[in-house]
Amino acid sequence: MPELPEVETVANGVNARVRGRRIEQVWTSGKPQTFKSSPAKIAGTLTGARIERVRRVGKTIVMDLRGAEDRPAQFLVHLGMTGRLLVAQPEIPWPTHTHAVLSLSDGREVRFVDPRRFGRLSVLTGPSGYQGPGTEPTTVLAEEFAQLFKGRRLAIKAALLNQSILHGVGNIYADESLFRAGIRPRRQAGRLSREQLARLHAALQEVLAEAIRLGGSSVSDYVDADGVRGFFQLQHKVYSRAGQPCRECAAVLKKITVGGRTTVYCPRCQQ
DNA sequence: AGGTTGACCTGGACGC
DNA sequence: TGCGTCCAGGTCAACC
Repeated sequence: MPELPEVETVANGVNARVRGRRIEQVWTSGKPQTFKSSPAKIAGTLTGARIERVRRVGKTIVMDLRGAEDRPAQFLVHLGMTGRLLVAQPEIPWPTHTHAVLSLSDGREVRFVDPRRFGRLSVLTGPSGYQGPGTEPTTVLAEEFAQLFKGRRLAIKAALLNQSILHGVGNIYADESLFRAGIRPRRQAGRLSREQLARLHAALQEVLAEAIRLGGSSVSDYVDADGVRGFFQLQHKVYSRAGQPCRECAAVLKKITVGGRTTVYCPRCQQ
């Protein structure tokens, strides 16, 4: 479900609602795969801690915590494909596939819900905070962006999806930014011209900024911290539009597989 | 080492 | 209505 704009929307929403609260109680389900750190360690680290801030790093939601004796810690939430992080009043029943619930000092609950269980929860203790695996796409400068792909033989679409190169971009925004930049998804990353890389850099940052502004893309079940859907899906030019006419040139959009992922592009606009 | 593929899950959409 | 098949926003381990 969630790529950078969706994760950012959720993180900002949760931040506005829980910042400064204390976590009084932690409940975890018995689904081991959801927990990258043991449920006991997560509960131990979170219980009694104060939430300083909630933010996004790559596709991960980072909850900065202050524990006993002012010890810093972080709660990391990766939503996977279908994860949701919701803030709700305790009297509202837990949705099915609820895997963790943090009860806060103001009575509300932070709930992690994830039907498909590709999401992951973990905690980080100690001085070094979570940095993420790759470069942040919303702020990277054009020059450094171009450097990231130098000598790479993989397809540019696959490179955009590789989180250790750039973190935060997923299938929707990879296809949408390649369309806006007029680049074929299978082009080798290391063989793009300076000009193409400059266009891709600009296109990616535009697409991400616009999507964040519209609260992300709700393709099936994505919702923000209040359960509200985003609107960027209405702006999609190619994603999920295979066989339909290009909105710019009316050519029929093509569907291929790149890097194991369904990819849609315009054979006329993307040369 | 870099690049590719399949496995991990559930549920919704679609065809018969 | 019901059953089977296919597909999905993401990673990661195992392979070449």
